[in-house]
Parts: sequence; structure tokens; C-alpha cells
Amino acid sequence: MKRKSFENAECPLARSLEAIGDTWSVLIVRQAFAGDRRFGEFEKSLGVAKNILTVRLRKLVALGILEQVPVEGSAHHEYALTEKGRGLNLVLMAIRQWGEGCGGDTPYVLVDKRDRKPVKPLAFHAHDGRELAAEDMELVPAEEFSRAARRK
Amino acid sequence: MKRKSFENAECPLARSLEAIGDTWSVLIVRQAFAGDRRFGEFEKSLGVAKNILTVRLRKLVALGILEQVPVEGSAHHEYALTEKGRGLNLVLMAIRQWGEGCGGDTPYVLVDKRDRKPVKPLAFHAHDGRELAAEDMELVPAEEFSRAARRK
DNA sequence: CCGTATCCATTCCGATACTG
DNA sequence: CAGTATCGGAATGGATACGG
Repeated sequence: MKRKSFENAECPLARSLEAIGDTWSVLIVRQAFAGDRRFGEFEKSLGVAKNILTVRLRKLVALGILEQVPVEGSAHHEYALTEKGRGLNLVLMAIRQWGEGCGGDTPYVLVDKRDRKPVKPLAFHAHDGRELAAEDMELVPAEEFSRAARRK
Repeated sequence: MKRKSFENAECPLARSLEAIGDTWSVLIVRQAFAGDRRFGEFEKSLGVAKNILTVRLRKLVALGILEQVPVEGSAHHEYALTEKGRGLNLVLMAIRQWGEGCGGDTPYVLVDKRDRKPVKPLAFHAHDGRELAAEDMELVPAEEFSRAARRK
């Protein structure tokens, strides 16, 4: 039977997974951040079959994560991250940070270009700047929250 | 042919995807954060087939993301997030945050339990606290970084 | 209530050959 | 170089029936 789709899920997590819940797509985005732009670059750096790459690129373009930009002097084009696509950097880094925290070695360090110092690990911060643990937070429906805020 | 495996990839991102690059696994973890603990709870809240749920739960346990805890007075057990599993909260929230930033409505708000105020959006911060954009950062091999640090 | 076992349709993945 | 077309095998997903 057909695989269940989460496109119209009310949960933003499930909806996002429709976009990036696929391994190849994530890896393609990673390579896009690494500088890959051409079809052949993705193909070589990922070792993925052409047909699969074609489908994935199309999907990412359709989702507004990549966009095709024409190349002057060539009939072909390149794939560039859109604003939306660049927003995935945070997600990718969160995943990387999690993976490194768990047993593995740490082959990469994220550094500030300006002073070459490592960037702080991602963490939650309260409105006043306090760092928050997962247990200190709660996910509430937006509607309920705005009602509570109004009452205040 | 067999699907390519990224278990031994040198990239922590690819390795992590082996663990959480699957839609059902992520959704199961989400439900675990939401409070689901029993097999039947996951089954009902996700509407997933039993056999698939069985496989996914086993995988998550094998990966050290969930653990089985015995239930007193019952022959059965519950599934609880491990420390490693709880670390995924940041990843899930990063994905949710990204999904919300892109066109969709924002059905949920993450609030501080203490003062009920919304938690700050996730962002990168330099060592001195400055907020950083993706373009201001660079991912460098750990070895290279420690060499540079030593030279300083 | 918590799984396991089996069956079938669909989808996916990789290789290869082919086109402009 | 950048795809498209096709194919076989593998894995996945869902339904259902069964067992402790």
C-alpha cells in the first residue's frame, strides 16, 4: 500500500519530515552548504545514482529549498540554496551536535570566521537569557498561549 | 540492491541520519517526549502498524535512544527516553522551528514552564555571545582546529 | 494488552544504457 | 555534462491473523 503522507499534518515536525525526512535529501543539502552546485558535483561527492539524484533535486526545488539558477555561457544551470534552504543549517548543525555528543569522535568543529573560535553549542534560552533544559520547557498550542498572554 | 548504509560514515551528520533519518523513528521520539510510554500508546497516537512499530522500537532501543523499563505488577514494560534520547529534543525543536518559519502557521509555542514566556528561537552564538549567521561560521576538521589552537 | 508472523502491494535504490 | 528510460532486487508499509 501507499506510504502514509504527512504533508497535511497539523504537526510542523511531521510536515517538515516530509521535506527532509529522507536521507539523500539531507545529504544533498549538506553538500549544498559545502559548496556543491552542479549536478555532477552532487553525484560525485555523494556517490548517488543519477536517477535518484534527479528526483531528489527536483523535490528540493519544488519545496523551495533549492533553486535552479542559469549559468551564463552554458545551456545548463546550477542548484543554489534558497533562503528557506539556508535555514536548514541550524537543523543540520543540531543533528551533527547530537551525533557528536553520543559516543562518536568529533571530527568537525564549528568556528566563528572572525576570530576562529568555536561557536557555542546550540542550547535553549529563556526570555531573560537563562539556559533551559528540555524539562524546563513545554510545547503549548499557539491558540492557548495567546489566550493566556491576553489574560495577563 | 541493498540500500547504502552510512553507519560508518566519517560525517557525524550521515551517521546520525542512520539513526533518525527515518520518519517513523522521529515521530516515535516526538511521542515519547509527549508522554507516550506504552506500545499501545504509540500505536494509537501515530496510527502505525504494529509490525512497523515493533521494528522501530527495537531499533531505537538498540541505538540507545529508548530503553525498556519493567513495569511493576505487569509482565510488560514501557519505553522511556534515555539521556541520549532526550538530547534529541534540540533536534526536534530545530526542525519544528524551521518548519514554522516557512509559510506554515505556527500551531505550537515553546514556553518556559517557570514564567510561561516563550523560549528564544534557537540560534548560533559566538564565544562572546554575538549571534551568528550561517555565513559567519565555518565547519573545520577537528584536527586542523586543534592545530590552529595550539599554534596560538 | 503486547507483540510476532505472514502476505502482498508499493516504493525505493542502484546499475546500466541511452540522448542531446 | 546533465539528465532520461528502464529494470531487477531489496526494503518498506499496511492489513490481518495469531499467540502469550
